[in-house]
Amino acid sequence: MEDFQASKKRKVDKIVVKVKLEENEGKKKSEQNPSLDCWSWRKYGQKPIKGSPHPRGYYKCSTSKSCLAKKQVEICRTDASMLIVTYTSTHNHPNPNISKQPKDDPKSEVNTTLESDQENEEQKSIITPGNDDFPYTKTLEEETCLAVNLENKFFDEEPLLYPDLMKSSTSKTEENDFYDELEELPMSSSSFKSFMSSDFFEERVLVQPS
DNA sequence: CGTATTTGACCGGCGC
DNA sequence: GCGCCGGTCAAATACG
Repeated sequence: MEDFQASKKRKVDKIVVKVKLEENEGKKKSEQNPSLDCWSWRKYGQKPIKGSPHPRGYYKCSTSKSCLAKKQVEICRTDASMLIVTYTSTHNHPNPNISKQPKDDPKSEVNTTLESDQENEEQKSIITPGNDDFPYTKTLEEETCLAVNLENKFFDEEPLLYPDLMKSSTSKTEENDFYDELEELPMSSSSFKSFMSSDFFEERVLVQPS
């Protein structure tokens, strides 16, 4: 996709995660949906993407109605075992971790900090046991709370995540915004630590110009 | 019966 | 100005 730079969209943080799917670990079947995060996602659309033989799925966070988090899932055009997951916005509520909550918490504040001017893209490769089937149905909460982990690492090592999109001014802003949002997130740092200790590992990979 | 998923149509933006 | 592409919404359907 060439709209990577989010040139048209500003004030929207976009995080691209590449998920390498192990064709089989002997445990996961085609039923598993490599959502890689413990949030519940509700699919609201799917469209075939030009230049890609596979369609792209559009998901919204279903944990909280007020949550603006969205994500797109598509299969790498060149590698069917590679998933491209694009996260947009961040969650404004605690994630249910391993147990998903049917409804949103009444206490989940809608601290929608829409002021974030994040324009960044991040590529990571995560080895995860999964499948290569696209029409993932069902919202599954894998043991891998990747999204959280992602964010965490994101803040920690953000300096190397911005190829050329980071502008002197914007980078500053986004930093603040991110931290701001993070602080508002009710989840404890211990949660992050758990994620960091997870079995899965991730590594950054340069985005292939395709 | 309720909720989530699916599919098609519609809208908006960008490029030519 | 028109056409193409991506993204979202909404109604219907399927499943639990």
